[in-house]
Amino acid sequence: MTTTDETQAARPAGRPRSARAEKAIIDATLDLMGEGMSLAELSIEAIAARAGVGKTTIYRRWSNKEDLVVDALAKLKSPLPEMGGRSVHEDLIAYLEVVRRDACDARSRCVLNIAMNDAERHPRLVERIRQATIEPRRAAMSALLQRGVASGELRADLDVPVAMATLVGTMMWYVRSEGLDGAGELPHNIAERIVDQILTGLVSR
Amino acid sequence: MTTTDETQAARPAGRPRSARAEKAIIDATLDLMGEGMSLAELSIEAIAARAGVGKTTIYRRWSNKEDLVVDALAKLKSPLPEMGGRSVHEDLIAYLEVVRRDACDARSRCVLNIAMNDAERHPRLVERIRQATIEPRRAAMSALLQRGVASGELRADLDVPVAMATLVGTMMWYVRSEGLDGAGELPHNIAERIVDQILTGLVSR
DNA sequence: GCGTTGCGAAACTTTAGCGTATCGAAAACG
DNA sequence: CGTTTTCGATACGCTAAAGTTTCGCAACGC
Repeated sequence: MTTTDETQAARPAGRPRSARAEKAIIDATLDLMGEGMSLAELSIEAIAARAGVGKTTIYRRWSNKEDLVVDALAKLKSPLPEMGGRSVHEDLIAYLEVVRRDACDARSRCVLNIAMNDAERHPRLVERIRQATIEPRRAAMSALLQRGVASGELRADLDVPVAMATLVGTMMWYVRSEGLDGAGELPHNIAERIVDQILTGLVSR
Repeated sequence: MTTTDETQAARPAGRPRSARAEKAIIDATLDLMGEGMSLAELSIEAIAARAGVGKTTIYRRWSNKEDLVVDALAKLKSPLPEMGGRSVHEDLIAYLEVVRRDACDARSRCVLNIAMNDAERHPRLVERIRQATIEPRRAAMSALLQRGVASGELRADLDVPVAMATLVGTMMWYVRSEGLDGAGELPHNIAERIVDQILTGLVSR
């Protein structure tokens, strides 16, 4: 390839750093984490080998493993679903559909893996992840449910924290238990079915 | 202590193996896994240190780490909740209460941790765990829901797999997100609140 | 008491990863 | 061109842990 240039802001002499190599390193990091490696198991050598890159190229950019992981996770911008739907019902389906896709995607899964598994060993890193990724989603979901309560679409005495756990937890658990692996064989309308049944309730009437 | 005997089936010469040491090893293994260690991170040396035992004593009994973990998990007999309640509603609360307690207990948590995290690396081990621990619970829950459908307590068109994921997934997710650590600060009646809201549904009527 | 086997502690060897340094080649600049 | 910097590759010394062996002592049957 002939494209190896990067920025043209300043003009440092010499050969510019390869953006290709940088992307390969980030990708390899996310791939390995997505395959279930914890932060402790993740090794710079494995990343370098996976990326087809010398270790020097990694250490020239990041001084240690944690910095690299922070940057890699930052590249994983998971777009919040747009919630401009007509009804809360439809917005919930759209939201859960994003949850389903993330839960099936190895790349996205590693965020939760780290947040759940490495909380005690890397509290600062986990806190950064929580603030950047998890909290906005929780806030969006909470706002959506409260919108439903205000509009009368949802019951007035709704227990919002429990309802959030119900909606998200159902999808997460369902994917884990039924849709075995990345190549999911889930029903295509699973988000709709989950939302319908949760909103309606399980009891006969 | 004076009790160091084990079995009296055969009669191998020499000093008998200490049952106390064996139990200490198993306990240390379960404790460390309960603290969040994955199979890969778990080290024989850490187990020996925690158990107050020489590494020799471990290697004399188990030839490798996986064998030890299999034996340790086998010792974790998780009693299924008795479901002799009057209503499906009450049985569901009893069931979810057990789920809550297990989710908060470090010992029980490690079963799920391994089942979820090490599925790709140790498929045989995970499959054994699934058959021995997870599958009976799934079957019990499925039977309970179907009983509810048959009795008319639950809607006739109930999507049982989704309903199972809803009930269990809600509790698991709620504990993970709210009841931060082992020393939970969850509301005492959380199982009841979850079941009530799920059975009734979220919509206003 | 004697032989046998288990015990915990410690020393040993091997393996794996870290972080650094060095190498020739390559890619930019003047 | 020559200079500068990065590239991938490889080698190095270092540390931590794995797994094995050794050792002196303890607990059993005979």
